[in-house]
Amino acid sequence: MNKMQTLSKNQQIIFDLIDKSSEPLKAYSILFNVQKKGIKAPLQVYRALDKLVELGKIHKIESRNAFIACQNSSCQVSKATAFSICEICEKITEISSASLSKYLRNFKDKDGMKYSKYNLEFFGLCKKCR
Amino acid sequence: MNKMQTLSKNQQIIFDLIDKSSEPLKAYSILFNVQKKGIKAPLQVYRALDKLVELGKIHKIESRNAFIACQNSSCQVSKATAFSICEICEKITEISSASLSKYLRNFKDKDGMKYSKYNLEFFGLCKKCR
DNA sequence: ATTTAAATTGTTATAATATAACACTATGTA
DNA sequence: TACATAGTGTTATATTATAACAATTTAAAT
Repeated sequence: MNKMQTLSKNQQIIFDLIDKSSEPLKAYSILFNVQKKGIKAPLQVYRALDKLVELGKIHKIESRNAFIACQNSSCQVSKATAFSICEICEKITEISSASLSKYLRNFKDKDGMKYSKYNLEFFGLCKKCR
Repeated sequence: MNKMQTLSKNQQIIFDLIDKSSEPLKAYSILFNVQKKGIKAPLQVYRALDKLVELGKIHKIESRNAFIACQNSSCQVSKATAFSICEICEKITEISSASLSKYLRNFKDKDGMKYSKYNLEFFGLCKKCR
């Protein structure tokens, strides 16, 4: 269904780094890690990040200014995201819950308005840290 | 019930500014606006902001790096927030929905974990901008 | 194949957001 | 009074992000 999107060189380098990372990465940490691949300036990183977010390949964890690869194999263009964040170890997990996304998609505010785009960040302690 | 919290001088100055503002304010905009009151350095602003957030008097809109006074008169210490954000005019409104907060408080992730703390930001177009 | 538009890249400089470290002062309470 | 805690003031610096401009690559359409 979804058209295959070919990533550009920088986009691919940066996506690969984020995708293989076990934790969300920050922009300047990404920059540091891809300098050996010829990406030298912050803007090169931010441009790739912007595009990857737009494509739904990665998500930005707003409260942490960090980026994580999309865990929903199906979501090429995801504008409706939910995460759990451990306040001790900073482990971050994308939540894929059909009922949650259904509830939020159908939620109406007091003006009767619905929203197809949202970002939800839950905070607590992960299994290990409890 | 809730113990009255007396704000310090800087906290009160900064809270008053945010509270009377019709839109979320950014830290350096706040700094600029309180310089005539003797608050000269970013750190003075950020310290007051941190405390006000901790007290639930204001909330941070993470996707905008901006601060808004709490609209829920009752919520002295609110760690469970929801906002709607207009992507055109940037109008931001705090959502107070008992059913939404109930749903999210009771939401269990796939490990069965519940979260009393969360931040939800809905994006769309406000009435005027539609 | 050649043209053209759109996307991407490279680069320098700078803007905007946020915290570290240290010294000092005020406030509440034992 | 003295003690602990919270708040203040200050300088410096760290971190996150974008502006502006020129060049190159890519895709697609003649």
